[in-house]
Amino acid sequence: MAKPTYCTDPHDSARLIEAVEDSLLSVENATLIAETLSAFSDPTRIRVIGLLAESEMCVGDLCLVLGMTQPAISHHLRILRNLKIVAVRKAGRHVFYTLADQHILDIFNQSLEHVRHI
Amino acid sequence: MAKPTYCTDPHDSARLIEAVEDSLLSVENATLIAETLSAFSDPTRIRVIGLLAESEMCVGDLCLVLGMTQPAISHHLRILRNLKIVAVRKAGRHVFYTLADQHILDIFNQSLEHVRHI
DNA sequence: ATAATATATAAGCATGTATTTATATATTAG
DNA sequence: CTAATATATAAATACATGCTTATATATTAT
Repeated sequence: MAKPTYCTDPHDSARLIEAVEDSLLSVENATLIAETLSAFSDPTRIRVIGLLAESEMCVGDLCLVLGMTQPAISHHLRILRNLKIVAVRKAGRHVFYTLADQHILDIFNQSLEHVRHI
Repeated sequence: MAKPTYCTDPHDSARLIEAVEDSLLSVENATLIAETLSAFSDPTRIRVIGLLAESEMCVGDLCLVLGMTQPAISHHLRILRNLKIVAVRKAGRHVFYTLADQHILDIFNQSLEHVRHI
């Protein structure tokens, strides 16, 4: 196949690579970040996060408020748990969820701000 | 189908709905936020955003630095364009991309901070 | 005008994801 | 212990997404 020629002079590609060295994330780190942020890429999870931003809630109440089936909500809660987006507290047969930390709340709030200014 | 019974006493469901009223995002708004944040849910786009966080870059250089085909990069750039995550500047036959605004940079940086503390 | 370069778009395929239906586990009530 | 409740998991399906190959558009050079 023919070698494509891009913007940068081929002879300077080494210089380009060096120039962006510091800002180029590894595939591994980029994947970690992308996976974490994928928590925010679904409307249902955004609504769950929005609710948990205000108060702790149990699974059943989330189902009730969001008008969705229990397995659907549990599915999303598992994703959020695995990504350390939410924290869990068991109380009897109820399981209560909250946001895991301040960073999550910050990302969520900044997203709200962003879409408000689109 | 049998009506499921959840955490909240069924007679209090109205009260629950009222209590979360302010923190419950509409499906429309949640979808808008989720779509915007989906920009950050792919490793390649995270790497592109990371690069653009430091400096403006043209398509060809992004391909070169990321070691990916031009259509693959253009595909992601279109997604980022549609979501107003990046801004475009044409110069001759080159097209240069930058981050659209400060919110994007903030969300990106906070994500970096978050994964650093996982 | 013609050729070459830079980027964008389209179609196709392969993989990932959200939801449903069904079932399992765990906890409390009687 | 048995039944009911609350949540979790599994399998299946429908839909979305990323990348490739092929092609189109736009800009510059000759």
